[in-house]
Amino acid sequence: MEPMTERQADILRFIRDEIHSRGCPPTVREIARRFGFASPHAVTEHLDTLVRKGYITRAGRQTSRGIRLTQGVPNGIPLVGRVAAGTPLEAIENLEGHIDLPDHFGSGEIFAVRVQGDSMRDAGILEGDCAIIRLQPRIDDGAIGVAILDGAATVKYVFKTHQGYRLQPANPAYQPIEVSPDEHPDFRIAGPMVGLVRKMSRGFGPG
Amino acid sequence: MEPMTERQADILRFIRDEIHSRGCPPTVREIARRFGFASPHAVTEHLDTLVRKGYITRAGRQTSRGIRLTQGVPNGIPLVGRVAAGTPLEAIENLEGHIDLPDHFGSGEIFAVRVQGDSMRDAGILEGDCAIIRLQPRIDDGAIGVAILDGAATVKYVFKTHQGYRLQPANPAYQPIEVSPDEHPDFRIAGPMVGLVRKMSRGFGPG
DNA sequence: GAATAGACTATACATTTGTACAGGTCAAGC
DNA sequence: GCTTGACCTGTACAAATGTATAGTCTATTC
Repeated sequence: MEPMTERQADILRFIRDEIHSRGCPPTVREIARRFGFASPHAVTEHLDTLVRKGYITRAGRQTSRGIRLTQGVPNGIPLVGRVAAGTPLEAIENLEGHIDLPDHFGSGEIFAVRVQGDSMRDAGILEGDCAIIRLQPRIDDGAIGVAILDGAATVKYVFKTHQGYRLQPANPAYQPIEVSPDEHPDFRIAGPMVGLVRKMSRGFGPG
Repeated sequence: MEPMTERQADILRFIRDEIHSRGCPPTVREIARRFGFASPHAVTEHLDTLVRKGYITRAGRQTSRGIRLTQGVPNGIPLVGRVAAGTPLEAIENLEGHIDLPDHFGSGEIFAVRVQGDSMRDAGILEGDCAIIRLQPRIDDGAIGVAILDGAATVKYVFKTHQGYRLQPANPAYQPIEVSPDEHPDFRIAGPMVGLVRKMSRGFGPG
């Protein structure tokens, strides 16, 4: 697909945000207001360009709020791959994409992590699952949560110890991990796991 | 909430459908066209009533496509509780509600079943999970699927046998179920399980 | 029998909205 | 210097849109 300019990307982003937050694409003049344009024609030109480049379509001539996104609406929450050590969670190293899951898992900042390995197998959390996380540092003792350890997001039972934390797997083949602030200065609790989404393909045969 | 009349329910349903299919609520005149009204005012009255009864809100005076649903949009797929024996799946006995999951799990008719019991524990399918099913009679041998047995939907590994089917749990505490068409005339394959959605609350401590 | 509420027609009007025409600026490329 | 494309202003206009007023018909309720 033909690349956008920075300005065009801004406008596309605004349209996308409006669709998510208001449930309806904005009007031409709403876009103009947002960007401080004195004339709606500036928007029309950008929309024409975005149509030509294939990012949006229009639903008929003179149809109000007729902007439609061509690509699947990343309606949902960011799907995080790896988390850069020592950085706030916004600075995510590789964002795998988006997972489409509108407000099912309560309010607050929600994101998803793809589960690697089978260390939480006995808690019904399998490799490839998307763990849904609410971004919040507090977590109930013994609840399943996501912690950032050495730049990787790990799903474990999280227990508070007098030293720091114990990350307990749900698979006897794995050992619990004791975490102390001294040894792991980058360690952080991302938040409790509030849900799980699994997308199955073939090959899920009995063990 | 104050009950609707049949007509009002029709209109609310149309608004909901439009939001789902077009991603945007209809205009007053689009509703009038759909119901064959000669005057847009007929719609305005119905909308006023729906606002008064609390089913919708309006986004400002003179805002095009400003109808907003107050209740969470049942955007997704039906969540089936119990399935009546010997009936097509549309005739579901108790429909628990809707699960909000836009087209993640491929095309086709999709529905969800709440998992009861822990017979599929070792496949990472726990009690209370929502199993996402694609409605289709064919299923790969040994794949996880949902079968209708004695009016209840059960999630199991499904194997074809020369007699009929074997429903294999993923928990050694349970015995496989042999199904023959003679003994279980109502037996049906609903379809393969294509996904899973879990919504967690507190109390998911280690086993 | 009068009153009320739901449902709808007919017409009208101001606002909103998409679009068009005629320009202007500014940086990049030839 | 000239052209091109991205970007924006200013004005205008017709179509679309939400809303209002006035009235009709019907069934139900008091």
